[in-house]
Amino acid sequence: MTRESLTSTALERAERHCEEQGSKLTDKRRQVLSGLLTSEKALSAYELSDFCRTELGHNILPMSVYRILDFLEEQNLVHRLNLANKYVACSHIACEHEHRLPQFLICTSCHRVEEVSLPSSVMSSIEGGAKTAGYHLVRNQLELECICSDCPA
Amino acid sequence: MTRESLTSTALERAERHCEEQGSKLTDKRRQVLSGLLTSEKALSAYELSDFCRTELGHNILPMSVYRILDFLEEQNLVHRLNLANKYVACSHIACEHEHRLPQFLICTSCHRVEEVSLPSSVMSSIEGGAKTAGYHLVRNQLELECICSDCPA
DNA sequence: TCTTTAAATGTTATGTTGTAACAACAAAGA
DNA sequence: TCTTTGTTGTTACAACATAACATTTAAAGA
Repeated sequence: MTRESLTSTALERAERHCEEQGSKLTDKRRQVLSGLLTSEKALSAYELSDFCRTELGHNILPMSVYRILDFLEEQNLVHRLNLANKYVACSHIACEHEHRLPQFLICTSCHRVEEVSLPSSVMSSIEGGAKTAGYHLVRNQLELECICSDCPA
Repeated sequence: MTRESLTSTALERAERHCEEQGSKLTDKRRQVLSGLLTSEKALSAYELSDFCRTELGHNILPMSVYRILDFLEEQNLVHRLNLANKYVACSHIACEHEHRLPQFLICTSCHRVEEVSLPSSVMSSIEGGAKTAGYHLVRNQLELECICSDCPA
């Protein structure tokens, strides 16, 4: 399956998903999501604005990109990586996979991102540690600084 | 033990630590570290610059604060929290505790931070997951968005 | 002690990330 | 058609961070 067809499958899926939620995947939103799907790595809002313009010919100013990313994040179509201040398309848009505690492996060199799922035992252990210290987790997302196999150590 | 004496103990400890490393805890560096120890919560470089000036009477411009924080981080005397873009004093400066995989519980409301240690089994499990995906962890630090017991949910 | 060198800090400018506030436009329903 | 609501455009600015170079201080060697 080519990357292009994966992307268009994901876009169709995203469109249906939005409709089910009673919201719309407008042209601009589709363009932003498509940019993130095409880029194959995490991008900042500004980088994504550039990418859409130079690679896809869509002119979307950063302010709009932010708003659209907020929307897409609410729809669980993209994830914001706080560690890197960048965004990635959810790797499960195009599959039936249930949404669970995502663990993001972020290559600090090339910004490639892998989204994997944690064993629930790990997360409950982390959650337990927090509870003991009097804290309550508000976001079950783990972000880890890594080097990927393509990048030199 | 009062907060003041804890802070001064930590500063003495930090000074000795730096000497052992062949570097020096200069006046400015001591002032920045002291600010972070006194503040009791995570501060950005700019906030710390303000805090040092208004609370401690030390005028240290943000640019210098950044450089000094870099130094203090190298010495493991402070930690940078990427999730919040803020810095905290290491909670183990003044004790004999060994440095292990720290897990930072960050209250997104009041920025209080608790530094706890993960069971090594949890970390090795996370590390294993990364390895399977072809990634290598470069920073064994977990940062978690929380609400602390003092803040309303 | 004097000189040289390296380290630390000061200073100015600028880059990057993110938000606030309001205007313009478009789609949907009464 | 008119109104309402949601989306996008536009401008301005706030917060976080670094680059580049000047100045000062400390240390080390002659």
